[in-house]
Amino acid sequence: MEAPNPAIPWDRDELTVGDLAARSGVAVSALHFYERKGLITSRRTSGNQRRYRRETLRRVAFIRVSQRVGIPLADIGAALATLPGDRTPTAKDWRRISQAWHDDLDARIEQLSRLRDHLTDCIGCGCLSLRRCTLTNPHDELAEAGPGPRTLLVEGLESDGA
Amino acid sequence: MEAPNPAIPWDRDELTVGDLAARSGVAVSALHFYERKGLITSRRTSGNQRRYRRETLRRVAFIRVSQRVGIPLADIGAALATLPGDRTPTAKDWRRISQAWHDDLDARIEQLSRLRDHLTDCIGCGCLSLRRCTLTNPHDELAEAGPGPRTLLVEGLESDGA
DNA sequence: TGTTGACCTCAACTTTGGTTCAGGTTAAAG
DNA sequence: CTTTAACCTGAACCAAAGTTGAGGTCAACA
Repeated sequence: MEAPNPAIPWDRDELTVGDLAARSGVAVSALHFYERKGLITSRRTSGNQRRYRRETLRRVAFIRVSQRVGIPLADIGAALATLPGDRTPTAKDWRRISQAWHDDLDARIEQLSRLRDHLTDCIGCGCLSLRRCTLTNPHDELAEAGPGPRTLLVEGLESDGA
Repeated sequence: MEAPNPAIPWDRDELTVGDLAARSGVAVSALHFYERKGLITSRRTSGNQRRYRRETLRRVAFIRVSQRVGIPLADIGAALATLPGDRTPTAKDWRRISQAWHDDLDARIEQLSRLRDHLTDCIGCGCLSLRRCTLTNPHDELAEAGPGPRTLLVEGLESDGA
């Protein structure tokens, strides 16, 4: 299919799992794991050894970056699954799937900032300001102030020692 | 020791595990777990049931807040261990140990922001800009460019398809 | 041709933060 | 006094993201 010419060295465009590990900085066991999870694929040699396309290096890079961003492997896998299977992904493809992470990062930075600001308030008041601040109240669950003892941490906290 | 006067209702200043669960919004099983890990403590009744001091409510609140901030339980436990054992923690005590989380949050927000900006660059260039950006290079490990094949993801990535 | 070093699979183990279950005890209300 | 809800312990289980080890094969160098 791809006219492998043994005379041309850069024709060796397949990577062993060890090559991939060395160049990606990811352990062989992790690469096996990614493959079991379907995040990367390989063909097998006659001796049942894995051979990866060079493109896989980029996939692994994407996986690593995504993990740094804090995305779980399952989500990364879902994103990778939207890449075309019939051709090598283009810059546009990578741009598209990276965009989702960017939005996600924005949201998480925003959330952490809010958390920090609340924490500042709480530190400022010196008592974690449990009745007044939403810190102890993860998703504004007090708003749904429904049945049972859903007052969470609020009651009794302002009144104890400290 | 504490002259319990059965005539005064708010003398009931101990909480059962169920009370604590209801007021903190944390499952009984999680409270048991925290106790096994040493994050909270209880005395036992003659019938071997746990009784928590009201102060424990604040500890649990602190644990929950800290977890939202993304601190692992072990670190939370270490922080709680610095609280005085001989007296009820003061506002100042809580302020001190909360401050560490604030600094941690600052650092993590900063890191995520940098990550996001790099990601923007990479999306901008359309190819994850693997040679030029530090995204794939977690802790600037290239700087320590020592032995072996520590070039991580860099080589060969710019040259493959996509 | 022989012997390393790299590769293979499968299963078990790790850590974190818990939940669920089984089997048994306590406490409080009727 | 009985019954029921809440409590107790210990063990097993869950997910995520792998690592480690055992036992066996493959390939490349001398």
